[in-house]
Amino acid sequence: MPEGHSVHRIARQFARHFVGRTVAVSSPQGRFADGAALLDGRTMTDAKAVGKQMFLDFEDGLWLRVHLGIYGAWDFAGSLELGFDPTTASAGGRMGQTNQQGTVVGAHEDSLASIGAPRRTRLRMAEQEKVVDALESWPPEPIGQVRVRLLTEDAVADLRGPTACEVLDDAGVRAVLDRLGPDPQLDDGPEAKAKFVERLRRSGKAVGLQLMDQAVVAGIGNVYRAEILFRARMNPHLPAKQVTLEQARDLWADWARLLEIGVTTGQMMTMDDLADDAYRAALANRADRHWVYKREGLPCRVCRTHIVLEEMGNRKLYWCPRCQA
DNA sequence: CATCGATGTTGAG
DNA sequence: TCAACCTCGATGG
Repeated sequence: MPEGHSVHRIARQFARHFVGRTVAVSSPQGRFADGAALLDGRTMTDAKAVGKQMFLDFEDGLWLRVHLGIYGAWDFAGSLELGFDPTTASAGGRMGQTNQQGTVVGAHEDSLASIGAPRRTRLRMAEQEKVVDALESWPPEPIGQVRVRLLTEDAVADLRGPTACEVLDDAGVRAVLDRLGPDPQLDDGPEAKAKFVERLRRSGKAVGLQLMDQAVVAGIGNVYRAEILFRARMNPHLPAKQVTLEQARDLWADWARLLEIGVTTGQMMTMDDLADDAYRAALANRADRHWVYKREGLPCRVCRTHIVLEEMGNRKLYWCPRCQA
């Protein structure tokens, strides 16, 4: 499932292709029929992400709140000429290559670029983004269990499998936001940093649990947790109140950096400090993208000690018992 | 083809 | 604390 970076990228797609437009809202699956009727025919006025939550603002103070949970996803389809292209903004000049269909794909398996591609395209935005169909009728038939379809004249977004999908008023949105910690994509200034540092360190719980608590910091998930802790050479079991001020500030800065890379590239690249050729190889090969995540039993990339897998907070935790002693 | 597991949260007990 | 949610790629037979 997407961590914070994916949700920001999805919100960006809505901002680009839906905000300012009248939207036909439906629930092909039927489970969101009432909510769809409330929103149908209104203009979308804003789209924003906070951590893993997304909020789409419609006329008259109505919001659609979506959380993808563990297997939710948005499928976008529309005209490529409108710029459905999550990789054009990617950094480092890592351009795409043309595949056998003439569709342009990125330097890795799950991205899309727009050069010379067919007129219509579709892409999935969850943990992966990729071409599903090159050409099809318009609008396309919903595939599978589509909870919500948002349709404009030239773009469509289908939502399936979300944990949360509901219509809220301003107060409802505020109530959700009040439960969330800071998100460095929204504010990476001193105030947000101080809030993170204070909330992280006020608990005696393990720092590995605190980083996953969305009230401490919004947007970190299981991959980024493991990687951030390794990058800090910090033991996941360290009680959060024993994390020094400087360490806590560094954790925040590193998360802000990794999140920015994720939002820009669409990749959970957590080994950004590699040389350029090694970086390219890491991007190309999913298994080589992380320091510890999903590397249990494999030698640590730094000290060759076997990476450990254990449960923490009902999730798999990966770490190096030597580097993170 | 069947089964498993996942980048997550909620709410029952 | 743990099952439910309800999707789909990866894995195994």
